[in-house]
Amino acid sequence: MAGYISEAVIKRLPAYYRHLKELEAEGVTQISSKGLGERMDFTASQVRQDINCFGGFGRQGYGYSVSELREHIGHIMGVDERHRMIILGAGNIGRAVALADSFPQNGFVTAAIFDSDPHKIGMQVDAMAVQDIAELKRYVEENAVDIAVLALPVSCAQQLAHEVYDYGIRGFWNFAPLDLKLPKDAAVVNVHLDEGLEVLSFRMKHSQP
Amino acid sequence: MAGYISEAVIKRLPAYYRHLKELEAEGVTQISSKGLGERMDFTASQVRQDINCFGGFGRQGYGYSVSELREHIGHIMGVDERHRMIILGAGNIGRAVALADSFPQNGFVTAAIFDSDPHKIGMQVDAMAVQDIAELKRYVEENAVDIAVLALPVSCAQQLAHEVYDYGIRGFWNFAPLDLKLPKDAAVVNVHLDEGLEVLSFRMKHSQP
DNA sequence: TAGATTGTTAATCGATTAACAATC
DNA sequence: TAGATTGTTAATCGATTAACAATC
Repeated sequence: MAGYISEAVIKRLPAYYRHLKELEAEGVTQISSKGLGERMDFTASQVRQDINCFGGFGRQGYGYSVSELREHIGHIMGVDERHRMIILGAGNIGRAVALADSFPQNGFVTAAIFDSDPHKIGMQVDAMAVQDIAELKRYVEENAVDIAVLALPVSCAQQLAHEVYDYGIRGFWNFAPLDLKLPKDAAVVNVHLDEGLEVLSFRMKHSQP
Repeated sequence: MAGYISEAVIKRLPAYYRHLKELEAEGVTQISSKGLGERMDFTASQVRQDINCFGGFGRQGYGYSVSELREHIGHIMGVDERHRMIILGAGNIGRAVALADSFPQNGFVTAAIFDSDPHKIGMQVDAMAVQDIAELKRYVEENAVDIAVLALPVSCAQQLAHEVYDYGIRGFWNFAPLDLKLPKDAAVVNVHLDEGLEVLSFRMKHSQP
């Protein structure tokens, strides 16, 4: 049993969570580090090390309870709590995030969507109307918001991120192709879709046929 | 000068490429490992090690030519070539990818979009009409396609990926929440958006204010 | 009990950082 | 030339894997 969870482990937690959910759905109630490792392409040793970062509750000779482990990891990640998001930018990506079912299914609910383009303001996206970004400050002050989704051009993403940081938001899911610079009590996840394609291109070019 | 490029370096290449493009746009023609490192939050030592994986062409006492380095990294990643993509699934994500400007700007062009839902077939997305997935085989045989973008439900992503693999496609950009299993000459990049949100949730929960 | 499997410590492997001679 | 900065080797750090006593 240990305290510190390394960045490498943090990035694996969602995969554990996903596989454990799948196992639950398949009716599997118990699994060993060996079994889970085979399923996830990890060594049994790594599975045990990872799980022991946040408390040992396997049983020797038996393994782990699937539901117990799933619940525990979900709790560590905070996905047992509800998160409220606002989307900044009603372009293709902003709208796709607003319309996706999977995020609210996992507790990440879109509360509002904003844009500065007069052509987009008032547009209906799901059950929401796109609001004028000028209303942003008022909205955040009047409503509980956890996460800002930045679906904006590079040119304004950094500035707007700082603005909503000043309004008190501390979670940032950034789709603009830059690395946000924010005070260190802000949590940021950058999603660089373009970079993923570039990595794919590299792998295609360098894979031996 | 060395041959092998580790996974860790590969994942950093797009960031180098992005920063070098920015520097070029700013009119900077020369930069040292120290300067580039500061800009990217890397140590100068790491920058030099990374760049030396694929051939040393800095100059002592001077640094690196921004445009030469950018071009070279672009070539290594293969983004100086054009890629043709087909999108499988015309839901929110599939359409957002089809409509985005940034991918074609980087040489990744969407050639066609497919779905099996009769309500979606024929629908106009950008300049393309959504085609019946039954036409997929014929289409791939008649057109040069590099990359399949999987914007499908989990339930059919794996099966369809294998199908297009059999048609000869070797690049897969997967948005479905599963890890594709394909023969090892296939190049796969998984984009697990849900997992990014879960990591964000973790960081928000565990950041010290 | 015997077999299975954990939690944990030790060994290995790989990636990052530091150091410095070579040289522009 | 003197100063700056590379390419590269060596040192450090962290993450993964192996091993095994404890125990269900």
